Amino acid sequence: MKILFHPDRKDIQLASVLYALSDPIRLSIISDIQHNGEQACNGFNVPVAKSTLSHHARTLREAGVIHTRVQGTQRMLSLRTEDLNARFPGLLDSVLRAYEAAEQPVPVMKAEESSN
Amino acid sequence: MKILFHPDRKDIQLASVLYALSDPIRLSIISDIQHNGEQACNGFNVPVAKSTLSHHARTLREAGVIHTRVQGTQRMLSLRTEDLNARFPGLLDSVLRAYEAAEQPVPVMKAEESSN
DNA sequence: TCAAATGTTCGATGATAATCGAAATATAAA
DNA sequence: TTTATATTTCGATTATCATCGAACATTTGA
Repeated sequence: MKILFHPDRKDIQLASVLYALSDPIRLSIISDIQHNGEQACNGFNVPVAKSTLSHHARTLREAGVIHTRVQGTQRMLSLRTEDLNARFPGLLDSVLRAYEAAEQPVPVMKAEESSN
Repeated sequence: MKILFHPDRKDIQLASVLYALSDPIRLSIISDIQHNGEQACNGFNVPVAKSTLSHHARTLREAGVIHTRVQGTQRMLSLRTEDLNARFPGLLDSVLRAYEAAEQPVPVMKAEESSN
């Protein structure tokens, strides 16, 4: 089983985190995790192919925004809240709050359209 | 004289702002402005060609992060602090603080190397 | 052992971005 | 009016990214 790379707290880079958070799909993923706790990939309601979702999850993980835990066939994603707060105080909160406050919080998708 | 596009406060998008801030050069620009106030482009000590700096300034302006005021042959850049605070409370501060706290605040460049 | 469920990796594609130097533009200054 | 200053635009190059479907891998469950 592959070992998943997660940067150490001290190696988390501001620019990389901001980049990881600069995509609407990825913002919706972290917002979902914050609201509903640790989530498997198949729990996210995002309008992209699963390979694309996998790519976004990797981007967030390698930037240090999320942690991925393997559980059976699933990958459980959680926010690295403590690490991010320690490294960049207030950043994650302000981003999540800004995202919630925005007009269209989640890239919505009708259930019927969802097919992967 | 060209009119420079600046998005209205309400049209400033979170993802676009995060993207604009996800580049080390652009981070150093906004940090410089915060410390030293309104700056002309030629005041920034960044290791890129002037055409590239112009590109970064445009990216920041079009995302709504900075305001560009024409003064003679210069473009005076300032932070849209009020607009950003109103729209995304705490975001700009946390980013600037995180940038200051980071090990290598500014993409440094010895004076002798600077040549455009 | 076989099949289903869940993700990842691969290869391709189209889009966007960072970068440069050269040329163009606009203003100020001589 | 000519020249210098400050910056933008242009065209080209190279790199990265978001996306997809297909193939692959891993683990669980029948």
